Amino acid sequence: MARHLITSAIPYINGIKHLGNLVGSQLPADLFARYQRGRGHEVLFLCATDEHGTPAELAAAKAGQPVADYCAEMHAVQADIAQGFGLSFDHFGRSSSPANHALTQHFAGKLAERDLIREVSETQMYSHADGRFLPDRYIEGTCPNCGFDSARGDQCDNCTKQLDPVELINPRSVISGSTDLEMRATKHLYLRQSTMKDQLEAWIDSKTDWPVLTTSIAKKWLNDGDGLQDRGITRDLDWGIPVKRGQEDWPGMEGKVFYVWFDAPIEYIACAQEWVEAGKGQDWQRWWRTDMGAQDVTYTQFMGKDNVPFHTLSFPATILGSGEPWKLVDYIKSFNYLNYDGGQFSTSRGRGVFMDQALEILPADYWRWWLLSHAPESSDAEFTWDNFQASVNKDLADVLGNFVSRITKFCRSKFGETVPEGGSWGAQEAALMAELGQRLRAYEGHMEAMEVRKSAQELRAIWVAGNEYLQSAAPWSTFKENPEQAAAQVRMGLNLVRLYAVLSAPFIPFAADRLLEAMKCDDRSWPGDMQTALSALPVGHGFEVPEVLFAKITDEQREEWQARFAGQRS
RNA sequence: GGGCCUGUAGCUCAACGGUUAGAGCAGGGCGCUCAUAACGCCUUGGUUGGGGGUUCGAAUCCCUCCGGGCCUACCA
Repeated sequence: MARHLITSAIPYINGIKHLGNLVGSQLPADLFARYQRGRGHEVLFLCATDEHGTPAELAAAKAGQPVADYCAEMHAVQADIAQGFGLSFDHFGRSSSPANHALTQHFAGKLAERDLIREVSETQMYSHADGRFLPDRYIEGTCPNCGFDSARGDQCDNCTKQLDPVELINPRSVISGSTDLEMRATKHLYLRQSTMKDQLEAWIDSKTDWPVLTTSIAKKWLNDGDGLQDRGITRDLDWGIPVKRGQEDWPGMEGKVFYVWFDAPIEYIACAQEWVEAGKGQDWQRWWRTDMGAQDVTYTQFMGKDNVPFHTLSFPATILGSGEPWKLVDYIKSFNYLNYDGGQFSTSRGRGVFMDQALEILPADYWRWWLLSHAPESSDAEFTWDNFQASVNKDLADVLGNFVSRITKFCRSKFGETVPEGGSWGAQEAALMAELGQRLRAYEGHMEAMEVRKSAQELRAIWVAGNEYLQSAAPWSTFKENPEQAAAQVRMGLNLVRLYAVLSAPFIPFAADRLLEAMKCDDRSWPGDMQTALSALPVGHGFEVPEVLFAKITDEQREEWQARFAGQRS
C-alpha cells in the first residue's frame, strides 16, 4: 500500500472563490485523492485557508469586523462550500493557526541559524490617514511616463511601464484616497534564495516528468535577469505571524509579521498538526519528517500557474534551507486559467460563477464533471453555458444516467427489483469484459499520471460501452424467446451500474453514492478481475430503481443563468 | 521590452519525427423501442494560423510573420 500526501494550494480568505480557482487546485487534488483512496492507498489530503496579508485586513475593515473574526467566519464559509463540492480534505486548516505560528517562527529561526536570512533597510510608502505602510499596488497616481491618472505604484496599466511608487505624480492611497503619504524607513528580513540557486536548479532539473508549465516557470525565475533574487519575507502589518527566531524575539523586528507567502506553504505542514489536534489522526511527523516515517511518502501538490514560483522555489528554499529532514514535494501539477465566456472571471465585477452560486443552481457533480473534463491543462480553457449544458446533458444525463435508468427499469418490469437468476454469459459478455479491462487500465494510467481530461474521456468511454452492450445484447428482444438469457444480460447490466459507481466516484462522488445506495451495495472495492468485479451483485440481490440521476439543463435555465452571471453580482 | 505557453473539423480537444491527422459534441442517414425524445450503427467535415527551411518522411524540429494567453519578483 502506497502512501500519498496531497495538498491543494490554499485559497485566500477574502471571499468566495470562483470556478476557475476551484478547477485550478482543489478539485483536481480531490480527484487524485479520491482515486488513490479508491485504489486502497493511504492518503492524507490537506487544504486550508490563507489568511494573512493586506487584502484580508482590508476585507475585514470593509465588513466592519476585527480581522480575526472576519477570517474565522470566512473560514467556516469556505469550509462549508468545500464540503458542498465534496472536497474530501482530511483536514481544512487555517494558516493563522497556533501550529502555523510556531512552525513558521521555527523555520525562520533555523534559516537564520544557517545564515540564510539577511536584514535589509529600505524605505516604503507610509499613509498617515490609513496608519499603515502601503504595498506598491495600493498606491495610485499619475504615470510619469504616459500621464495616465490611475497608474499603480508597481506598474502603469495604461502604458505597462514598471514603476516605483515614488515616481508617481500626486500619489494617493487606494484604500482611503489620502495624499498624506511619506517615504518612511523600515527594515525587513530577506530569504537568501540566491545562495541556493544551484541547489534548487539541480533539484528542478531532476524532475523530468513534471508538467512543462511547472518547470518552465521555475526556470524562468531561476535564470531571468540576474538569476534568483532574495525575497523579503516580512511585512509591516498587524495581522500575521509575529517575526521571531524560533521562540526568541527578533531585535529590530518588533511589530512586524512574516509575509504571507512565507507562512502560507508552511501551513501545509502545520495543517497536518491541526489534523492531529482535531483528533482525526495520530502522527503527523509520519507524513512530513523523512526521519520519522515519511521516507515512503509520495507528495503531490496541485495549484494554478500563479502559485508555481512559490512552490518550486521559495518553499523548497525554506525546506532545504532549514537543514532538517522535511519531506520535499515529489510532483507539482499545475493548471492554466479558466476563463468565463470570452473574458476573465472577475471577483470585483461579479463576472462568472462563484462556488456558492454554483451549488445554489445545480448539484456539485455537474460542476465537478464539467470542470474536470475541461480542466485547463495544456492552455487556458473557457467556460461557456452552451458548452456546459451540452456536455453535462450528453455525458451525465444521456450516457450515464440513462444507462442506469434503462437497465434498472427494464429489470423491474420483467424480473422485479432483484438481480435475476438463470442463463449464462457468453462471447458477447467476454468481449465486453475484455474491452472494459483494457479501458480500465487506460483510465488507471491517466489517473496515475494526473491527466485529468484524458481520465474523464476514458471514463466516459467506459460508460458508453455499457450502452453498446445493451444495444447489441438487446435483452428486450432476447426476453421474448429466451428469458433465461435475458436474465443473464440484465445481471451484467446491473453489475455494470455498480462498477460505474466505483469507477466514477472520484469524478462524481455524490452520484456514485446514490447509485450504490440504489443497488443496495457497499462494495466499493476497485475492480481487479472483471469477472469478479461484475459478479459483486449476486443472483437474488435486491435493488431499487433510482430517481433520475441527472436532470437535464433546459434551454430556459441556460439562458437565465447566462444573463444572471454576466456581471454585477447581487 | 523580455520569457514561456498556445493556434489542428462548425465547437471542445487528441495525435513518442513514421501508414490514409483522430475522438466527443454539433450536422446528415439508418436502426432500436429497455430508457431521461434517451441508446446504437454508418456518415459529411481539416492545405494542422501564413510563409520559408531541415529530413527519406513534419501537426510535431528550425527561422520568420500573424493571432490568443500568461508571467515579469510589494496582490495573493
